[in-house]
Amino acid sequence: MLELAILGLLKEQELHGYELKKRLVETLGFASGVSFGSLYPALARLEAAGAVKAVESRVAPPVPATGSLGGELAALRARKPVTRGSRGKKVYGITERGEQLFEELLAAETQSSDDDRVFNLRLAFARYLPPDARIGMLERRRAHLVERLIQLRVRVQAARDTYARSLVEHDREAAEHDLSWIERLIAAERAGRQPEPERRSPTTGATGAVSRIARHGPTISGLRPVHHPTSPEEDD
Amino acid sequence: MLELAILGLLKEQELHGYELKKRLVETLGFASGVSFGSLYPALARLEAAGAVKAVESRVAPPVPATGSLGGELAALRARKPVTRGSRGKKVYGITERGEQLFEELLAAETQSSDDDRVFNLRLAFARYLPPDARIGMLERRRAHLVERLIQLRVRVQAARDTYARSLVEHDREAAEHDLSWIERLIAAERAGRQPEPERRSPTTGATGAVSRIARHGPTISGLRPVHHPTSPEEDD
DNA sequence: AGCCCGATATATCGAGTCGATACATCGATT
DNA sequence: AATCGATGTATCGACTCGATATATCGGGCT
Repeated sequence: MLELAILGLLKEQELHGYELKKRLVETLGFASGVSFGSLYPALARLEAAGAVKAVESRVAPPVPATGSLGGELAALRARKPVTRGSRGKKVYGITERGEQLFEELLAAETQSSDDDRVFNLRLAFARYLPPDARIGMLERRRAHLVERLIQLRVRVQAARDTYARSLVEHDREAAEHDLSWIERLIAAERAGRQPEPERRSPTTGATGAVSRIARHGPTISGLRPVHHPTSPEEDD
Repeated sequence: MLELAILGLLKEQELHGYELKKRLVETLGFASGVSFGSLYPALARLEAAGAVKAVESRVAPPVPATGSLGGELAALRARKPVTRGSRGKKVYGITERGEQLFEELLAAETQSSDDDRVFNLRLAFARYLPPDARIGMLERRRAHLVERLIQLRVRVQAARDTYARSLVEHDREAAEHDLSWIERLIAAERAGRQPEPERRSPTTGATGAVSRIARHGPTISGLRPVHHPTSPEEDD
């Protein structure tokens, strides 16, 4: 899951850990943005597997200005061992093996606990999938949502407490919304192409022509952002 | 988080681990229902802390059939859907200390990663909170959602890929839905009482009179069910 | 009768994640 | 020049997950 996200981001551009973390929050929708305690070990695993490699970034060689005076001092300070502390960002790039691993992870049909997060992540990288795989993924998601909706319906009946009922009903509504969204995506995929810029359906929440199963759609999203007002800084 | 859920369930009824797990999925909305690898250690921690204690529930009392009127034949034919294998179950009950701990956990103002799940959990137990604490909780949630919506707005702008954009816009819509829901809960709480049985707003998704901030609400739910068609069995 | 199967039930293990923290450097403000 | 906050890499302890081990019960099968 984290591996897939990392590889997907590195596919587009070489990045170092800190920047990677920011992108996980900003461009993918990682809630509360993955901790360093997960990210760095994950990068280490990927590196050990040969999926990514550290591209010597040689942070701003010996000072941009005056190649002489300032540079010498800077060089002295900067030669610290790369093992601990010391600056010198480790910029990672994806390898041939990494591209391969990405394909595998993207196409896999997991059914883990955080299904929602994984689905959203895959959808974010859907452009790398062949059209039929895309539809397969969406259909599986749809089936999952239908299943979930059925369970939510049961829970709505069972809820005795006022708050619990309100909560479950809200979840059910969110689920219906999710399902109709997925069905719109599937329809768009089967038809020509482009899912259309998300227009409100003409009537209301009825999903219109999609299928009456849309009347019961469970689930929610899974990926969501958290604050983090970082400026899109250039590295170095 | 798990502790809060366990204590909340044990407050209502004594339960053993296996049953507890089922309830976490069925009555609280625990997605993919907490693994035993989390549940049993959590119970052990709570027991060590004196918050719960095992109530020895000796093996099933001898013969359920004879005790009741004309039940012998009926019991034989009826496959006994109740009274399942009563092995050496450890039935847990909440203690005085546990009630205390429950109050603390419920009232705490965390800000962890899985904010959504924790909020939903707390809301499910909102009946145990005094009215003002309830409103405080809802207001904090609202603030959180507003913040998130702002971030989602930014992300919608930044999304270049078709799929990514569709995903973010869907998240934004779900967030708006969430926010208007919370605002309805707050309004209901401030007014007399009872949040009203979740009626569709008159127009569409406009949220109506709540507040124009509702036009941007991020997030999703967090708690959701997974299948699991278990029968509501009685214990011993 | 015997025997295996699936549900019930408790428990542990390895791997992965989180939140906190340590350590270090850079760029601003003061 | 000194402090402060952002940037940056890395590790630690506590916790969770998914898989697995173990055991008992109720029934179905031949």
